Amino acid sequence: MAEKKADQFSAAVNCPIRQVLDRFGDKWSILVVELLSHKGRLRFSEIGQHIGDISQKMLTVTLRSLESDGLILREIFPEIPPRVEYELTPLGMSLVPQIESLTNWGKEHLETILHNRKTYELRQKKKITY
Amino acid sequence: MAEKKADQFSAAVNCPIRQVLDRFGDKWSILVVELLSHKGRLRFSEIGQHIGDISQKMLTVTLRSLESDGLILREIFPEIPPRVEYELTPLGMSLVPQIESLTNWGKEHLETILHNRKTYELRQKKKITY
DNA sequence: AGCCTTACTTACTTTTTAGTAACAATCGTG
DNA sequence: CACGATTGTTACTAAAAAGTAAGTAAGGCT
Repeated sequence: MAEKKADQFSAAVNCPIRQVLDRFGDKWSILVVELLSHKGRLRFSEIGQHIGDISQKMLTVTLRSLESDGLILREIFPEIPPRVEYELTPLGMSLVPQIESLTNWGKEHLETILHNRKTYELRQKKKITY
Repeated sequence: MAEKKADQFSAAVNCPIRQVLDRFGDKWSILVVELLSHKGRLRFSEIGQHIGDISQKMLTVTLRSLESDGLILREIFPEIPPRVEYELTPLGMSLVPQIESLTNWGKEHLETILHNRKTYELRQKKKITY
């Protein structure tokens, strides 16, 4: 099935959804954007504390790629101990409404989804045990 | 840094964004929803052909989890060779606008992002080679 | 009898992603 | 002169996601 040529429609191999997902489908990027959109400007350690369970390494990686894409700005203060602050750029801010709209959908429907999953499990068990 | 307690704000450990990402951050789910929203009702092999580079296994896995969540409906026709058709449920359809809005953001800004990445790379090289 | 079709399933391998823990840099402080 | 503070980096490991290829079912066709 692989190797087939995709058509001109949206699921095609190089469509923009896939590029967006490739970039933001990771575990932390969207979370960091969301956080900065609420808090404005934060330093490295503050972001880590707010998220709560991100490792230093992943925080660095995530911030670097967001910076590289131009979604956040990184400002270094030449002090000791070092201080580095991050904030959204206008481009980063332009992503926020989209994230919020996804989040709102989640808030609205996740309960239903969880319920559906349970129902589905039960249906499966019945069929197998039968 | 891990093990910290997250606060009441949006980046907290169990916030809805994370649940949405955990579920739809995979490679194919959103793509299948998008495809079905454009094409209506498709059988297994048609979905595979439209996407172009998904393996049978991943298509099955993706369709199962979408079905389990109640986003798509699966109808089996007891024929030989077998025919199975998939279509969005109302819940699945309710996700479509959110996906489209993300996609549109991508279409609008991906060029800028690609450009930013190149610029960033150059800046890094300069600093290192200097 | 053997091959075709479709929609899977299974076992196994590869690739990607993320986590862990130790170390670096640097200055002020005790 | 070791220690703490902060923002990293690095090497290594673990876990998750995805890919590959073979097999299954069941009846129709030749």
